[in-house]
Amino acid sequence: MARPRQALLTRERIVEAAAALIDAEGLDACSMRRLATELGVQGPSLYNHFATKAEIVDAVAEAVVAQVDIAVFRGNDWREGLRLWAKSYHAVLAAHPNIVPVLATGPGRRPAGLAMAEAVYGALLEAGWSRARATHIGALMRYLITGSALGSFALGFEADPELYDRFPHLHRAHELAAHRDAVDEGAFELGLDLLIDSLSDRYDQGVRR
Amino acid sequence: MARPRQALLTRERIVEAAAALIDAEGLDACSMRRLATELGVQGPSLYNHFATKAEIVDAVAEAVVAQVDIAVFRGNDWREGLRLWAKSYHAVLAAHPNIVPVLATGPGRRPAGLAMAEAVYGALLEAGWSRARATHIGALMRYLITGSALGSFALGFEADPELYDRFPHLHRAHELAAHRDAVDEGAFELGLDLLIDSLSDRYDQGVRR
DNA sequence: TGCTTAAACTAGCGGCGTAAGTTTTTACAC
DNA sequence: GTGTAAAAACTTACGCCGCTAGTTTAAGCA
Repeated sequence: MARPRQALLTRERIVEAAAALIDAEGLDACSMRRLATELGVQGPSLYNHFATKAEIVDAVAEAVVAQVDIAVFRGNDWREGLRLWAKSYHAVLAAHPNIVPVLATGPGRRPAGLAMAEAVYGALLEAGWSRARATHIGALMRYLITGSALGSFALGFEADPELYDRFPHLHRAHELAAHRDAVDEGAFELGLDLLIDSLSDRYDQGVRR
Repeated sequence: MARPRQALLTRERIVEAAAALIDAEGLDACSMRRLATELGVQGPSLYNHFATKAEIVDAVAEAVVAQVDIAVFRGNDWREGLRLWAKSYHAVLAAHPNIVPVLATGPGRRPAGLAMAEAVYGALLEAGWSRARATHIGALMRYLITGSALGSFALGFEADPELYDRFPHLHRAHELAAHRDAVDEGAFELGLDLLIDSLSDRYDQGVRR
């Protein structure tokens, strides 16, 4: 087959397929050859539409971030805006956990990521926070949101119950595997409450930098 | 060369070399062949000492986590223990940033990781926090520490200043690249203060679950 | 002394990202 | 209309990767 009458691939179709593959089978499963197979095409054909694999994965991350609701900053107090944004972000990541490692290592330089940073940063500046603090608060929220989405805490407590005999407090902790989602969910909720409440206190006391 | 009179490799030497290689050139540079070369040996020889590459990387992560000071929980108030532990953990990760992605996706099942979890969890339980809350607080601290260590916030703001014209608040934010370490440092410090202060408030009010 | 095991080796498999060059089709300029 | 350039698929192949299998030789022990 040479060039077909109707193009088999578009950037959109590639990103959609990559997102579906990553969601279904994880980042590792998303190789160029495998992705191409999924699209009924040979591996290198993808390079007619993207320069590198990283660009494809970036585009998937971008599409995920674009789903986060940043309109919540308009018409809401900064506290409420921050809370609603965080919950939306959290929900989006929960729906696409396999892409989280990509997001956790940087917001990327792409429109949706920048638009989100802009929205958060702008809302905090408008509320009266200093540039430095606005930056810190934004970063902090990211740590909380991506951290809990990585499912990091309980991930390790799955096997080898014997090992826990040496760690009395953790003795029952291996049960965590059963509700690790609940742990990350609880930690996220607690973190959100603690951070926003204490920021709110500082703000009300006039400490905004 | 067959079996040498004096063994060329030990698990210790391999882990040391892997840690050095990861510190110096990053995770990607640490391939089995490259690591073997670094040790003056052929690639597959490593499999006489480790079953998989993942085991080697795990061992490096383990060695890093083992450097965190968990003795701070003994003889200190839970607040102070938590703060000192977090700072120690933070400092260790800052010294070995390239291994952080491995740590961020799970504490692992290895002794140092478990010992650390045990120390944090135990200290919080002893202070009177409920099992659930102790778990949440531990997870939360991890999000903050690993998140700031991933250098995630400012990582993307490096190139293409023109792009920022569309995002007024971020217009000057591309300067962030210059002090991104300072951003992550500031966010970490702020997060630590906010979390511990607000937990302390709740604790003093008798809200411990 | 002989046997088992340990620790190096070489060779090679299948997979990876990607580069290079080929073929055919489409789209457009003259 | 026709010629040309670009686009979009293809095939082939390079140099990595993690890892397996089988070989060789030395070490350690009965």
